[in-house]
Amino acid sequence: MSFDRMSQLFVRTLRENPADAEVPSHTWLVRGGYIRRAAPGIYSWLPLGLKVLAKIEAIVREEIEAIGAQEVHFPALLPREPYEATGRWDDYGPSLFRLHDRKGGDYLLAPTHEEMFTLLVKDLYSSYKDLPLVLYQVQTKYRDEARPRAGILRGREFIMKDSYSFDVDDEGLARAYDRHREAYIRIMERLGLEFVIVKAMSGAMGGSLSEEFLAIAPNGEDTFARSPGGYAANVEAVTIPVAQPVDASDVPAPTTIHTPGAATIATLVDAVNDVNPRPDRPWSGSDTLKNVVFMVKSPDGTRSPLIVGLPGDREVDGKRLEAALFPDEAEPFADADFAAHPELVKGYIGPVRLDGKKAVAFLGEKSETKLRYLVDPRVVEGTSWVTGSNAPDEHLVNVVIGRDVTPDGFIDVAEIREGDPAPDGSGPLTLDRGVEMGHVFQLGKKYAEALGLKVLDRNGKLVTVTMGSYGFGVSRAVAMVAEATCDDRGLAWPRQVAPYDAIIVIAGKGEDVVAEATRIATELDAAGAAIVLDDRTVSPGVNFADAELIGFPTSVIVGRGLADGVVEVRDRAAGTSAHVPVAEAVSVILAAIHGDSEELDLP
RNA sequence: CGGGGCGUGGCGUAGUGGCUAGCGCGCCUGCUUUGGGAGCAGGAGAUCGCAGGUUCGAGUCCUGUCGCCCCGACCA
Repeated sequence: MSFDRMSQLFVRTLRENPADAEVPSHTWLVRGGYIRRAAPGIYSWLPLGLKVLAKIEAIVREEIEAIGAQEVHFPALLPREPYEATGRWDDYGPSLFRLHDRKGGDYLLAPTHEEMFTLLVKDLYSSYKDLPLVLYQVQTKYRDEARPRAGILRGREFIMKDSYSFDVDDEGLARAYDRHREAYIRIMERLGLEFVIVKAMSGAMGGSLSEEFLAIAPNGEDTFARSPGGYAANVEAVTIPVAQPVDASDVPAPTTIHTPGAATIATLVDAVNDVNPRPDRPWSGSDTLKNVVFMVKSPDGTRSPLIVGLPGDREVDGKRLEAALFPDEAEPFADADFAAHPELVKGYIGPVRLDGKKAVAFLGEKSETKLRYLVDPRVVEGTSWVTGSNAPDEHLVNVVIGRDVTPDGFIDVAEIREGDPAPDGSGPLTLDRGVEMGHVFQLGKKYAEALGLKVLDRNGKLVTVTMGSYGFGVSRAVAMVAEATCDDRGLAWPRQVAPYDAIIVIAGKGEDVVAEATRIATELDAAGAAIVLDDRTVSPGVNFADAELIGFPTSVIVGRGLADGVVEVRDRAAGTSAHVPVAEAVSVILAAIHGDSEELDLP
């Protein structure tokens, strides 16, 4: 082994920001010569990038093997059949890269490998005595994302560590799940990422308990909610408890108010304050019941309208709606849909119609329209609302849930807002953004059942194996660590993932400078450090700027200080610098590399 | 898929229908320079995304098309 020379290293740093890079990690990884774009969402790894990737992989492997997982490796190119058996050939939809071989057979580039792991274990194991078992791989995954973005943070090709646990019973699964959870905590800590573990939705994966490891980052795509009392959940997974029923015995019967042109909540509030003011306080958006119509499409293609009733000051959160309806999908109620349902008057939809003085349930159970009507958990029995009357330019006041109308049930899809109470009573929620680094699932028996993975238990009876699935985004971690540590001069890798431990800069042309720098590099290399010697004959500014851009944790500048018998040692992350006697240089640098010393002192 | 924007040497960009498409960075040659992205001189490198149209004349205007980027609905 020997140190590398900057003049020979396959790196070209860019002086300007690439035009297509938006997030800092993308900008710096491209400018620093770590990655190059090959196609949208698909990147090539250059030597520096590969080194960081390998370091992160090593950390992930260590921690996952520490909980007893054994590594295997499946093809990325797989036949259709196993995915057909579990229904995912269809469920994955357009996100799946599909291709054909020369005989016309269907293949796919695997987005994840539950099926293959399940089949492998089925192939080889058949007794409870063989379990528990945990297998994993580090593999390239393919997902034809609707919109790849942010460079390597969200690509269409990415590297994931995925592991799978196999157990005979729920206790075993819970144990495997907890151990993965602990391993992921250690991985996140070793990567130096600030993170939060949030409750998540299971989505297309199926299964029950599921948590996400989110690296906290303003550029993150996931929004999560947390409370001072320790509650944390992805916004899709926040569940608002159904409120207690309210006594409505003194609420008068519904009456019509004239509200021409008040087809929005804002105009409705103005109108009702004008026409029918409250004695105690002005009406507000939260007094109104907004009814939003969607066209719900089920997997078998049937479409039916769904009306969601929620307080007028809330919007329906698309992500939460998607999660709540899965596997059905919601589409906006188009003009053509309104035309097909003339009973729904756009802007004036409500659960009740007034027939003379008599309130008639219009939506929900025992309604006239037979349209499905689900309401927000805040819209409980006894609450009284201002809402649409199903006639143009008219609304109703004093519509009471349970008295005038009985909805078909609850649906919890209203937006979560900063300051909303946490569902578990642990305080007001705050919203932050994060990047999903890992996801742990208790899959249960979905895959084992679909693929027939059973073992004999101690009584000689066949039991279906229960599984867990645990993903960690390895290539994403490269970007996330870069994102979390970079500054306005470039990357600043933490030592445990840096491509090199140190760069030795030859800042001068004297023979003694070259000789001394080479000696230091040689000795550090001999001591096991990964070193690059910057032997390029360029202006020192270029050396320094590149060292900072590429993000070597430690730079050693050998140059004019040599006349005084010192070299300069810089710490990239801390931004500190110290002059060190030449004779002590190697030991001081080794101490810095191995973390035995605190930050280097400024001279 | 909806909305917005952009396609001009390797990268970043300028370019009022009018002469030979300009600049910075990078690259090559020579000399000088060496502690914060050097200086001088010379040089290579572009059918202006593609196709069609309008025009005496198109990088510039029109139509189509392809691609990319950004914002929203999906996910490690």
